[in-house]
Amino acid sequence: MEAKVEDRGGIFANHRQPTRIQAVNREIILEAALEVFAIHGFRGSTVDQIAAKAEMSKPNLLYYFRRKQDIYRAVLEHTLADWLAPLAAIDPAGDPIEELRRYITLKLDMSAKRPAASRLFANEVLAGAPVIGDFLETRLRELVHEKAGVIRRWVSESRLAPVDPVHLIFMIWAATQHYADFDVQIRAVLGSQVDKPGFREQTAQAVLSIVLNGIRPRM
Amino acid sequence: MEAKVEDRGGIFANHRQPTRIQAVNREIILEAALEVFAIHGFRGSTVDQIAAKAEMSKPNLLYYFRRKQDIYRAVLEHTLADWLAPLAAIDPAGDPIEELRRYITLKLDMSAKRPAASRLFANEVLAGAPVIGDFLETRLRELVHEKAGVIRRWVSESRLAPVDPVHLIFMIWAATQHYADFDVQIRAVLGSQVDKPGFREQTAQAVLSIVLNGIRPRM
DNA sequence: CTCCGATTTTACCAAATAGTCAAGAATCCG
DNA sequence: CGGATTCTTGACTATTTGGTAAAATCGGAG
Repeated sequence: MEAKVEDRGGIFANHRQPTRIQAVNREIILEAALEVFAIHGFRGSTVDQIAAKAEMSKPNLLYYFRRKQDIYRAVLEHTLADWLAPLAAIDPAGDPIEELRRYITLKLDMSAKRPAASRLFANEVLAGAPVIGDFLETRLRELVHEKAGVIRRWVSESRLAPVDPVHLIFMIWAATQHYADFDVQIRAVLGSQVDKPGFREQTAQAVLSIVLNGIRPRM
Repeated sequence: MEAKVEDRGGIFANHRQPTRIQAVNREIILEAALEVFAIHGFRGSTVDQIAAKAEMSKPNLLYYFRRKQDIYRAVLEHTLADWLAPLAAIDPAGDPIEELRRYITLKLDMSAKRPAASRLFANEVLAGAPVIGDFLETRLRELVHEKAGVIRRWVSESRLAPVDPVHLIFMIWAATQHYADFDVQIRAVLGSQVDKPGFREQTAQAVLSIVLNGIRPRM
């Protein structure tokens, strides 16, 4: 049979090669949507806002993504892999301190370079993770347990101080994403200092120093 | 003259003693609103949702708070002081490690007992802190700088390892509030374990161990 | 150039939502 | 009790919002 499934459904969710215009406009929409959803979450954002930010009429935007939910899902998928990559990159064969130093640095870099991505996830999780809930319970869970196993081995080999690996991962997420998610608060406290050139290095240095050495004085 | 300013404006924003019914219903509304705003933020929440959760008709709810914004502001004010109290309680005359241990423990307790308050602030800050922006730039900023001064002194007295005090405060906020704000994610990773009796102690132990001692192995 | 599908726009609609109003019900106080 | 006040509700309005329909325009292959 092998029906030639020239399946209807417009340009959406089909297998046709996207035109150049489609590729460009979808990208524009996803960027605009990321900014909007990152600030107000799914329910608090409007299609009009996204259309305005994309400099596109609302019906035109809905030509590329039929429904608000479709945009939201696309933005999340578009960002999820990148966001998780640094954790996946922890090398079981590497030096524990160096691997964690690199992980923390990478996460801080991402918070600085793509804060909207972090805020998007924060909003999604705050709302109860209605869309990425499954992902969290499967792939994220597996990845965390895998890397926790690596850290646990490092501890058992006395290459790290005794520490609960999962809580360590949580703390690294918290500390690094905080700089993206609570940027407004950090700016309120630190002012323009945040935009000075050395700030990111200073932040990385502080976070690394605490996580690696703690704050208890060493004699 | 001394006009008897029996100022109009119903029961709102006036100086009259609230009736018992008013006190009770306002409290019910604030609790319901906290739950709702904590999940979806200001824009993503609806008055109907709040009314439903408060088991009250919408017009009745709006009899107590004329506008959605008024409820939101009231909830924020109602929660702000409590949320900041632990930081204010850090005692410059106390033992540094003990003071910070107590601070972290208190913040973790609040995250566990009043997660909605944490999520409410997270949503507000993610949205750009449109309501509490002023507060952040004044009272919070002052408080942080004051306590940062205390920590800085502790460091200079070698009672703490060298650490940037403001980043230390940020990290403590991040690590503790993470357990409230990202509860769904933590449950996805850890499952029912989160509800077991010892979990809070285990969390506190892990966070304290990392912040106080770091993860670098000590010989 | 010309045609045809791809893209964009104009004009809509229905549902959701914030907020109003006036009348009815409950409560308080003398 | 009885009247004044407080509280509650049903019915309503104006606006916002997600989404649709169809006509107009564009752009690229032949």
